[in-house]
Amino acid sequence: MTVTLADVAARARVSPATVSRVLNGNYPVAESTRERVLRAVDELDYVLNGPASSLAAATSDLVGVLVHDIADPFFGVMASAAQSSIGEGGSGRGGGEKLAVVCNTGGSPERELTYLTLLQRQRAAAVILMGGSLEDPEHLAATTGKLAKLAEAGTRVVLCGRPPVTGDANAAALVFDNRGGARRLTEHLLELGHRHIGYAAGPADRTTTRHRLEGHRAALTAAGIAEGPTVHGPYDRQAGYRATAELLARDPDLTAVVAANDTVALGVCAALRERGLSIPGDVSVAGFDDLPFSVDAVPSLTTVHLPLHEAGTRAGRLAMGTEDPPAGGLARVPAELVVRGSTGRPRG
Amino acid sequence: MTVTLADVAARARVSPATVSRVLNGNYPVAESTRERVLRAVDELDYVLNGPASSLAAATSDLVGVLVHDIADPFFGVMASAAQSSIGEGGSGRGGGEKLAVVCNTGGSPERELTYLTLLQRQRAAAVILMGGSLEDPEHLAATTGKLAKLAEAGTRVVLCGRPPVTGDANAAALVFDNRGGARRLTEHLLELGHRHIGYAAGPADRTTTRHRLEGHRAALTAAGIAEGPTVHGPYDRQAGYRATAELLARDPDLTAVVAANDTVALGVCAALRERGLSIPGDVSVAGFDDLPFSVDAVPSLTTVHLPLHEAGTRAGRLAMGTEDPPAGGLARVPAELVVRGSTGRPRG
DNA sequence: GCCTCGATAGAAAGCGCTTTCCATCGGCGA
DNA sequence: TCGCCGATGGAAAGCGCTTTCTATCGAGGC
Repeated sequence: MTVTLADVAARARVSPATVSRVLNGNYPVAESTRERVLRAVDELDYVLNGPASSLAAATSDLVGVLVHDIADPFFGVMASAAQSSIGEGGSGRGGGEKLAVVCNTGGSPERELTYLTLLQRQRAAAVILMGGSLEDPEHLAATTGKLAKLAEAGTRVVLCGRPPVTGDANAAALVFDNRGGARRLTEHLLELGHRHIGYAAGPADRTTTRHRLEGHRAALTAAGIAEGPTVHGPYDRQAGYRATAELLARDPDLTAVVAANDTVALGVCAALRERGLSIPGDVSVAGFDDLPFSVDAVPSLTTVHLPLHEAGTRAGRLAMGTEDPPAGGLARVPAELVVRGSTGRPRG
Repeated sequence: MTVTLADVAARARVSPATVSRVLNGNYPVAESTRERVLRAVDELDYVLNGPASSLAAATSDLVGVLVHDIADPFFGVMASAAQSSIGEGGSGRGGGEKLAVVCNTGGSPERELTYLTLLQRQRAAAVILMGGSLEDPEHLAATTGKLAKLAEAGTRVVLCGRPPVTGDANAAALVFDNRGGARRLTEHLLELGHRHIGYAAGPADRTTTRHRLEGHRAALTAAGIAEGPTVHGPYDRQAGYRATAELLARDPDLTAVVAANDTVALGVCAALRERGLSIPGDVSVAGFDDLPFSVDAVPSLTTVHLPLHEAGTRAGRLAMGTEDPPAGGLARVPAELVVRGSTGRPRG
C-alpha cells in the first residue's frame, strides 16, 4: 500500500496534525520535531496525496494556462514564461510549487469552456487566459459567466493579451497595444511613400484582429490615404500565402502588405517570391509580434515587437499573487515598431 | 456556498449514491431517475469536486505531458497532438475528458523530477515524457526509480522520443529512428560529393544527440570518409550561428554543415550568409526534424522528417489506454530524408 | 509560591465523493 | 399462490488530509 501521512506520524512518533504542519510550514513546530518528521518522510519515501490535501484545504496548487495553440510560438513563448514565473514562486499548499498546466483550446470556445470547467472542478488556484477572444456575444457571455464563477470560488483569473469584458472586474488583465502598434506600423509604410497597402488580416471575429485593423485604418485615415484590400484568414503561413494572391488580384498596384502576424508574413513573402516579386524592392512586407524567427527571415521582417516574455512572466506572477494587480485591473503592454529589412521605399 | 453532490441528491429526491452513479455512468440507473438527476445538476449548476472525487476513487483524470521546451515547435507540435488525442478520448472518471497538462522542464532533470512528483501527488492517470533524456547515470537512476513508482501506483507511463532504460519495462515507448535518419542524411551529402562535412551537434550528454551523431559517423565510416569537425551546443539558433564560426575555423574547406535540428540550421545559414557564403553554392546545410518553418526557409531546408504529429497522437492514445502498447513496449518511428534546396553539389 | 501566558502538540471533526454491501420491489416460473 | 431473481436505489464506511479547539508544559510576573 501507499504510505500515508498517518504512517509518517507513527514513525516520527507524533500526531498526523504535526506532520501536516511540518509539511505546510504554516504553524510553529519545534526544530527537533520537524527534523524527526522530515526524516520519517524521507525514510518512508512519502508523497503527499494531492487530492486529499486539496479536498481538505478546499484549493489546489494547479494553475491553468489556456492558449489557442501551443505549437504557435506566440503562445509558446508566453506560456513558457508564465510557467517559469509560476514555478519559481512561493511555496504553495502541499509544501511546494504550483503546477502550471498548459491547455490547448485550439481557439475553440467550446474547448475553452471545457477546460475552464475541468479547472473549476480541480479547484485550480488560478487560471490564465492567453490570446484574444471571439467577439461573438453568446460565447462572450458564457465565458464571462464561467470566469465570474471561478473568481467567486477563489480562483484568480488573469487575462493576458485578451481584453477584459465589462463587468469582468475580478480579473487582472494585461492587454497589448495592438491598435497603437498597428498604427505605427502603417505610419511607417506611409512615411516610406507607400500608397497601396494590402492587409492580410487574422480571423474576422477576434478582438486582436479588430484592434490591429483599427490601428491600421486610423493611420490611413489620418494621412488621408484610401484603404487597400483586406483579406481575413487564420494565423498560419498558408493564410498569408493565399491572401497574397487575392490582395494582388484586388489591387495590382500594391507596394506593401501588412500581415496579421509574423507567421502570416512568412507566407506572404513566399507567395511574392514565387511570383518573382522582390522584397522589399517590389513589395514591402510587415509582420506583427516579433516572434523569434522574424529576425532570421530573409529579408529580416519589419514588425511590431510585443514583449511576450515579460507579459507571460507578469501573468504568472499575477496568477501567483506575487505581483499586485494593476490599478483598475488592467495594464497596457506597449507594442514597439521594429524596422528591419522587409520594408523599404516603393519603386518610382 | 458551493453546490455539492448532496444538494443535487436532495433536489432530485434521490440518494447521493445515485447521483454519483449517474455522473459516472458505471452502474444501472433507471432512465427517469437519470433524467431527474441531470435536471437537478443543470438547475443547480453543479460542478463536481475533482479532488474529492479523485480522493475517493484513488485516481484522477490528469495526464501530464513533460516537454523540454514548450516554445520549441518540436515539442509544441507533439504536445499539441497528444493533447488533442487525449481530449477526444473516452469519458474518464468524473463524467468527462481527461485534462492533459503540459509541463515545461526546460531540459532540467531537477524540474523533471519535481514535475513527476507533483503528478504523482495528484495521482495522475498517465504521464508522457517527450524528448531525449540526459545520459548521466545518476539522473537516469533517479528518473527511472520515479517512473517505476508511478507505474506501480497505477499511472501509465509513455515515453515519446525518449529511449527506454533497461528495466523500464512498464513504460510504453515510441522512439524516433534518429540514427537511421542521420545516416541517410549524411549519405545524401556524400552522394552529392561532399568530403568535408561539419557537424553542429546538440547538447553533448543527451541520447538524441548521441544517436544522430552515431548515424552520421556510420555513414562516414561506411564511405571511408574522414569525420569533419563537430561542435556541441543547445538547440537554438544562436548555437548554430556560433558553431558555424568554429567549424569553419577548424576546417576552412568545409562544403557542408549538418545541424542538430532545423532551428540550429537556421543559425548556421545566417552565419554563412553573413560571411558571404551562398547556400548551397558554397556550403550545403542540412537540418533535422522537418519543423513547420523549414519549408519556408530560404533556401528551403533539406532535413529529416520526423512524424511529430503522429507520434504525439499515438503517445496520447497510449496514455489514454485507447491504443494497445506496442509489442515489447517499444515502437520505432521512422525518420525520412527530405531533400530540399539547402543542399547541392559542392563546387569544383 | 501561585497564576498567567506563550509555545507546542494532540484529538477529532469534517472536506465531498465513491463504492460495497443491503434492502426493496415487481415479475415470473413452478 | 409462493419463492426467487434481476433491476434499482439507499446507507454508510471510508479515501487521506487540514484545521479548529484543547491540552500540556515551562517560564516569568506578582
